[in-house]
Amino acid sequence: MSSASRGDLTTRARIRDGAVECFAREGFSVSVRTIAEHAGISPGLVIHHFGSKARLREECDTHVRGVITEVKTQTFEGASGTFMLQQMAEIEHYAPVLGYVLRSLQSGGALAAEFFELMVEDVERFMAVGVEAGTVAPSRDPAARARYLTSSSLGSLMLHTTLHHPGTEPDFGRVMQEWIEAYMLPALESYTEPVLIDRTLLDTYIAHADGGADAEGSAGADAD
Amino acid sequence: MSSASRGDLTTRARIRDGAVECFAREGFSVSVRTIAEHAGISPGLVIHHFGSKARLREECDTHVRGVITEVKTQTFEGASGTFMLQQMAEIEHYAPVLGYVLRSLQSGGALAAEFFELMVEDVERFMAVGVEAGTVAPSRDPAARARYLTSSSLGSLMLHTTLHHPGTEPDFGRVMQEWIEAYMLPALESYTEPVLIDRTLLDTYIAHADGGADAEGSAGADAD
DNA sequence: CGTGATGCTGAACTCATGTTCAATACATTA
DNA sequence: TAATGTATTGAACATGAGTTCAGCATCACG
Repeated sequence: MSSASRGDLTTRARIRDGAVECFAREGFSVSVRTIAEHAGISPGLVIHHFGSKARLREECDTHVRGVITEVKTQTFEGASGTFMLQQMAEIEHYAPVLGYVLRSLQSGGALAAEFFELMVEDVERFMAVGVEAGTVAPSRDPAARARYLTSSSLGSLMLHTTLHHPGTEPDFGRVMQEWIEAYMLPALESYTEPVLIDRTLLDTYIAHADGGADAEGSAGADAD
Repeated sequence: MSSASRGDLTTRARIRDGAVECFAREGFSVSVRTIAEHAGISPGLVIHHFGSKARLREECDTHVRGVITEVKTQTFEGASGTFMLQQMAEIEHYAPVLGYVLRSLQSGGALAAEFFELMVEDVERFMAVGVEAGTVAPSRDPAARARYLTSSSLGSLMLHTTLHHPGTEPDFGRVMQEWIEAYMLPALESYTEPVLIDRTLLDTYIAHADGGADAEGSAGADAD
């Protein structure tokens, strides 16, 4: 917050911040009038400053993008993505940004894809550290595993949000809390003690994939 | 016309089926005019038959609900939910229904919650069979594990859909194919060979949960 | 044949939305 | 002080949405 100078806290920025909040709370179909009312101004002024609702949306995207990278650099570099999410949810100030990202993830779009890739990178790095330390098992395809883990947890969080808090603004801190409470134990259990005792499925798939699939897998990491 | 000329294949049903298709392809914000055009009729007739767009939507929900239960009873009872999804995606005829369910899952609502619960039940039963057969490890909380597995895979599928096929109609067969190709290996690997070698996380969480699970969950906000 | 009921249309109505625009208030400066 | 440019408003416009309605067509039934 302190990094953004007071020169940025102009009306434009106030509208932008309010818009991020509205988008997070009511989704991207929120009306310009609602955004204007939330900022205590007239609808016309929103257009006067941003040209159109679409451009306002773009500006919100870039602003959220900036906040994310800022938080990422502030946070200890080795922290996992989910930890980052948790931390952000706990700090009330970041709730609109987190909500905005969640909405983006639901709607698709450039920001969503970027955010996903960012998290994948984080997870992959985090897992690599774990492998190095001996606490995490190496994978046949670390990149694919990172994507899988990211997609699973993020998708599960999204699903939990839409199913249990439809429509209006969800308290994302509470959503995260509920989500953790519901899934932390089975997740840890599944990741610690193998769910599948029988190796047949895995071996069969590997054999099948070796036969007629791409040989793109970077098997260079840890051939154990 | 084919079989049910007087039975179900009336104009009402034709509109309903077309609406399911439109909802699946363009989302629930698709216009009544589009639905009417898709059925080759006038917009007014849609309202004449269903009263309002909301009631048409409800009727689509119940119809999809019916198709799902029908497929579920037809399919071998022990089949897993994901297998059911795969099977449905492969049969072109069910593509609109699957798309409709996906859209519901993205938007939230009653049908989405019901469908999720249905899949959870299936997964739990399927896992129980596996445990009985000795191919699946037992869980401390089978119900929670079933919810977790369902939420992860379904959420991941949703996320993959929104990220890689935004907006217009995705070919759900292809989406499933891509999704399987991207995540099957790491998923099987993670479920067969434990990701976490170190048991500390699991044991710590269990101890922590046993101690103060009922008291507001994690107290991480204050003590860090 | 006539009568009514139902299926169906096309235009019009209502409403919310994004956007435009002329007019006004304000602030800065010559 | 006068001027000029920016911030801001309130009303109006255009559009697309869901819905209504009066009327035409079609068909069963007496």
